[in-house]
Amino acid sequence: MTNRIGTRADGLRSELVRQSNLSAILNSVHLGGALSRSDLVQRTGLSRSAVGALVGELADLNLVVETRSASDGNPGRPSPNVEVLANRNVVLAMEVLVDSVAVAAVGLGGTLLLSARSDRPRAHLPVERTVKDLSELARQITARLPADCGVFGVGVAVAGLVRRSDNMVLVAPNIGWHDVPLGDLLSSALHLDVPISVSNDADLGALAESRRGAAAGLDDVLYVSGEVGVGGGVIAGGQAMAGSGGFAGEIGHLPVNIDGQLCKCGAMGCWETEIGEEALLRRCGKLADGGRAAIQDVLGEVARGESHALTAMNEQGRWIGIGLAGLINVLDPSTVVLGGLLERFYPYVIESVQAELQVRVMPAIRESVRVVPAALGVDAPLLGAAELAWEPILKDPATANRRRVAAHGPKDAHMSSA
Amino acid sequence: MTNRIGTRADGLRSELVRQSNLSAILNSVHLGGALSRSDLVQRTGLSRSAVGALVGELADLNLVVETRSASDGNPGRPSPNVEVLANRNVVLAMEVLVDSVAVAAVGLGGTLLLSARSDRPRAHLPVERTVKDLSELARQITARLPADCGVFGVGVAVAGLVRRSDNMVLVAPNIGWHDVPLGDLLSSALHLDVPISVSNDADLGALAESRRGAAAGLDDVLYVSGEVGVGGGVIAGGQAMAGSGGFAGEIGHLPVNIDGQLCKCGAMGCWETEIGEEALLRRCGKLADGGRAAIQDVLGEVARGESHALTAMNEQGRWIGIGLAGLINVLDPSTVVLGGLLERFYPYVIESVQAELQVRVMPAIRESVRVVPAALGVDAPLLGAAELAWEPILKDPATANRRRVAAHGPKDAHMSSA
DNA sequence: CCTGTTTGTCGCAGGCTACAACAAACATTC
DNA sequence: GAATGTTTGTTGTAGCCTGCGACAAACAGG
Repeated sequence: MTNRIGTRADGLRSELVRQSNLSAILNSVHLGGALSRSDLVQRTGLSRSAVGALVGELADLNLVVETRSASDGNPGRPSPNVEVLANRNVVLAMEVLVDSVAVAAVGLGGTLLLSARSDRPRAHLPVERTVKDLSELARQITARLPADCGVFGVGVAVAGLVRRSDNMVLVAPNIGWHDVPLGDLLSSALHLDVPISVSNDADLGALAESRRGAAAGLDDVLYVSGEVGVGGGVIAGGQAMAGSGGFAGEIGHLPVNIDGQLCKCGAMGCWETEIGEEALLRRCGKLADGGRAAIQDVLGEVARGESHALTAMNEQGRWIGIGLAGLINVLDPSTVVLGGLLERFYPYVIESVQAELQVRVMPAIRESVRVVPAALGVDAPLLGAAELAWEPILKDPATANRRRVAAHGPKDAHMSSA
Repeated sequence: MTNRIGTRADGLRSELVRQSNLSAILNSVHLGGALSRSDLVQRTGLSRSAVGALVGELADLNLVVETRSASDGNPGRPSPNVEVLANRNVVLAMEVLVDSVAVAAVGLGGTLLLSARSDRPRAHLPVERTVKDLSELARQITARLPADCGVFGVGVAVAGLVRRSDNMVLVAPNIGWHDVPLGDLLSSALHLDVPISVSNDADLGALAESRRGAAAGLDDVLYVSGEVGVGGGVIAGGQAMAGSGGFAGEIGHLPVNIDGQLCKCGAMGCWETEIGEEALLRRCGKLADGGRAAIQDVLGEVARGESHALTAMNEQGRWIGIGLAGLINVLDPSTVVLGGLLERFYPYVIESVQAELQVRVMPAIRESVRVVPAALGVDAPLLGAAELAWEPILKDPATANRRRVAAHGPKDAHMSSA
């Protein structure tokens, strides 16, 4: 995967230089929006001639266009803007949550073009049902895409433990899945000849927030997603931390209170049992399985400043802080992004969270870490799934034409190529 | 640093291809020992002609030699072995522990050529004293190096929080340091015109164990060093995890028992207060500040199977397991390496550690993780410090001649070059 | 309309590796 | 012990990629 030292130190060829430079430029416009060619020269350190040739190749691949920039008042020949062709290049992003599924078409550049969500009961439904729902939503979405639009891949965010190598959902306790080959099932159902990548929703939320959200451009980020369960994603040194099996980031099962509640995982006092949805509702005197309606109630009570709710928030914040302190000491992130429920309750808990961090985080680390609410809201996992699906193209843009398939499926005629 | 996406996507030039390939080959022989040229062709995927030219350049730089291999019984023209010139290329590795300091000369390839250790009281001594001790040991070591031996750098392992950017030891509680510019002080004292890199001892132990020790060649490793304090190092995806400030891996301050003992860091119930040296001694009925002698006593009691000691070991193991479970859930390492005291007591605690992991680690992760004792013993931080010092050469071998200085200091004549 | 500035384009040169052909050094076999 | 087959180092050529310099194009300002 990475350029491992020792075991298999892959040699570089000069073709790889071009691939890498194409990738650098496409990445820049994918993440940084419209940039002028001279901006690209500065960013990459490449020569004007090289950038010109590379941008030309990306334009030939129909990935970007060059547009005349409005004269900005500076002297000199104006440099054309290089923009991604978001409307002609999309990936499908999917999300499987406990109580809803969603599908979106995300354009190159990260713009969410179309999306559809479908609520469903919290009962443990069979996978086949989920796959059917996702396929139906995907059909609706692709039908509305323009005819000259190409699809490059599918990314799926699931609230569960996913083995990336074969897109297996090993366990998704809150959905009720166990060893589900979600990737293969979707592949059969979708009739789209593009790669499918399945990953953990918190990992993808972390990816999205670190690229386009509250931690945009930062290299060391911890994303904590508090939903029914508590998940997390780690960006370390600019790279998503995967772990040996792709399971890294299961921060919900950090032991923080060994005399505490029994967790669904079988252990006692996992962080999730103290800061998850059920714990929150219990602290506020609600039924633990009250679901979204109960959460709305609590939000109202807190907003009205009802004292029992505020007390519960302090206790909630304290436990958030305890777990967070440990994670910060271990990971030393520059930014911690709180997503999901934790984002919605952020204003009411942040004070007690910070108080706990003040005591428990090592001084040197404490000074440099920020704790912020998520910026992308419910879209974070979808946008992260899209980033995942874009990865092969961003890494090797020259293969774009081989990887592109028509949005309306193979039954239509072949794409009208450039 | 890394090839960051977006903000500054550095362009590659073709010279970088050669640098990278030189690096790949030098890394291979540095980590893999003597390899034949045809082995290198296979490993790197480069052509025979390219490997020949690259090895030739490394030989011209006096970094490696080609030796005739003993005929191995295979038909065909024999391929010469490529070996590092360990005796002519060294770095100095230094270690500052609570009760001793050490200096070693480590050859390219990781062979510990010479070393010297000097015990010292556990009292909080001033930095100047430590720097003086290290310089004296370094003088002794370099004096014994061969005349044609070049020194490339100095790596220092310190049991404390280190800011890598300026080699400042921000805090080393067990040594009694606070904001100490150790790198600069050593630089002045050593009279060696080579770069000095200071880092955390546990991080360096992790580096060493993941390259040459119990986790050799593995990409996702957690190293736990239990000494007076408890430190840790994380290798994620083959890269040492640094964190935003270089402080990642402070696993000793994971909150595991919020009703527990007060920690030196000011918080309550840090992991260190449950599994550190003091906790171990306390559990065994010894004085918490008994030091190494008391530890020896305990080891004896445990080896003789005294029941109170075995009970203490079970409790110790339980707490080790609790903290480890959380870290494994977060990091998903393929291997956990227990070093320092944890290695010495490994046989007596591993059973209760495993029992705790069985309950607290998520099933999918549990199946793939191994917990093993360290293989490099007390040398791990020194070898890691050497790896750190080698990094610039390994990354860009062509600069070797510029970076090499004579071992006997600038007062001697210039090195007799090749 | 002219000048200064910034930027795209084109041709040439420099670096690097792959490929093919040849030579060298081994084991095997008769 | 000579011939054969196999593996590997070496050499020269070709292809790919980027940097550099010169020139042209497109802007603002006076």
